[in-house]
Amino acid sequence: MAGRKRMKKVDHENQGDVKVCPAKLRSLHCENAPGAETEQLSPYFKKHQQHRLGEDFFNQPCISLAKAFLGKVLVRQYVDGTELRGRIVETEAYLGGEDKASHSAGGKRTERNTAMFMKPGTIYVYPIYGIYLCMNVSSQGEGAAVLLRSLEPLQGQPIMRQLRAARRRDGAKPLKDKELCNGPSKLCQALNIPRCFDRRDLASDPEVWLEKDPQTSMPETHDLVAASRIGVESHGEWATKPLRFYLRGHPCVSVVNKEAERQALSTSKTNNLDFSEVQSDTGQHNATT
DNA sequence: GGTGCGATCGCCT
DNA sequence: GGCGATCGCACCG
Repeated sequence: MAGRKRMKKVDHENQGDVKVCPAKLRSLHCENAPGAETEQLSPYFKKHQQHRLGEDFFNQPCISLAKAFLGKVLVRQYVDGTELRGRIVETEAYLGGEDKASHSAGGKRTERNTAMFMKPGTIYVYPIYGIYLCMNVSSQGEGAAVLLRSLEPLQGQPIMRQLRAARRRDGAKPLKDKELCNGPSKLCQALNIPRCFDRRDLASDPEVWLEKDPQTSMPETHDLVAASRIGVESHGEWATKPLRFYLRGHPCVSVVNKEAERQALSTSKTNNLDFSEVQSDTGQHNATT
């Protein structure tokens, strides 16, 4: 498009309008070997072990796990006990093997995608486009993994907003809550998931884990939308397979597929979800039905 | 609101 | 050397 102005250089000094203690932000970065801080986390760590999902949860087929993630809460905890929390509302299944859109297509195993072949629950973090990260979790199946695409922020939004502001233009509009984690790389930025989390175990890591939200029942089948995956258009028939799953009507979903939603509606007429409250900056929406 | 485009660099061939 | 499981921004309607 000739004549349009292009994106300005990002001012990485700008941290937005929410001020967070620099020492706290530093503590978010990857400075510890896996498991190194377990003993120091006791009050918070122990408190949440009762809700934490263990290796049994991750040990299921890829598509099944991708659906099971929806409604669960991803928790990122710092050494000082500060927690960032978000409810998973969108995932994608990458099946490995025959799935040509998967990094592990054809059983191809490289240094980068090794985590996809490790035990179910292993975190696979990889860089994309040179500047972003994406987070996956391995499942049952050789080379299979689930991409976490979007979260609904539940706790720590000011810190998330500051982490996300690092890449944004000076003076840009403050992000709404629903914009903090509505994409795979945004999610990694907002929860400060660094590259060195690659190959860690989501079932046992002291800094990041998954919880069953006691407030939220499992989404009913009619609450799920199965749609084609994002950004895999060049992979032929695998580009159109319905391997992306999200909660219908949730404002934190990154890309809405209206056609897939029409099909989902045609198989189930009931739709009582109301996620409108999360659209405010401070609102906490209630996903119970 | 939707659309188009460039940034930027690790990974793979 | 080419591409990519993305993002933020300007512009348009």
